[in-house]
Amino acid sequence: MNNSQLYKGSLSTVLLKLLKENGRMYGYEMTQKVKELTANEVVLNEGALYPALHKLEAEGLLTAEVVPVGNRMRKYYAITPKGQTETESRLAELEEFVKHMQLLLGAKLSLG
Amino acid sequence: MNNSQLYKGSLSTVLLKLLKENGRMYGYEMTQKVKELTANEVVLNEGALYPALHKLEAEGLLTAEVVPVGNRMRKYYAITPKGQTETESRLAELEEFVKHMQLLLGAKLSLG
DNA sequence: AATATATACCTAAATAGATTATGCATCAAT
DNA sequence: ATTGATGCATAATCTATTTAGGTATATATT
Repeated sequence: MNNSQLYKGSLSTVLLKLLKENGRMYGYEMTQKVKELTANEVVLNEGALYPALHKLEAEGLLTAEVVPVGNRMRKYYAITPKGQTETESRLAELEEFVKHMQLLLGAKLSLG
Repeated sequence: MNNSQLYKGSLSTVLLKLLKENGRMYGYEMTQKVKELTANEVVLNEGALYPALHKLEAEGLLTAEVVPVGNRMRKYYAITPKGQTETESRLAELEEFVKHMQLLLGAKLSLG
């Protein structure tokens, strides 16, 4: 993500949520989806994206499947059962973060 | 902050906001205030706090004044005019973050 | 008297999560 | 032929934080 648009630590939660919603996606597709959803305001940085995906895979939260499309390779990611649990957990953590911010910054932010 | 309770990058915004609300505070006081506001859920880590305060001072956003209280020293911090502008800017940035999260995670989070 | 807890500041080393800058390769369009 | 989009990746650097320590005074407990 560029320019501190998203706070550090939120990337993996975003990726898990994207995969939860879309079933299976490849990296480049995620960058486009994020752009689309945020009206080009958030740009997923590849140097952050790919290491993050690899880490989630290493943690057993995602599986990867390389699929040839034409002469190109796409690496599709999908959430594992363990990943599903973790997705809920990280989303809850993010809600906690917003709750804490609300408390610290004075009711300016709230859960919807 | 311990245990990823707050996302990285939010600390300085929290400190600026605390000082904005309270006029002038010293480091230890901030740790207690954060605990108090969050019902002991967020603990300000001193190893993060003091370097963050020093950085804000170096950036010209805070001034520091050492005051003896009994035999102890307290270092009171206050926001500079430049710091006031920056506080508003960082609070706005945090709102942007929440807005982006709302877009990416699906209307679960919202501005209040 | 000794010990623990609270107050009050600090820094150094390691870790983690990003950014920046590359590299490689295919494909479509000018 | 060269640019821009697609698609993956890593290495170097940056920066904020965590972890783990250090120093010292004050108060409460054993």
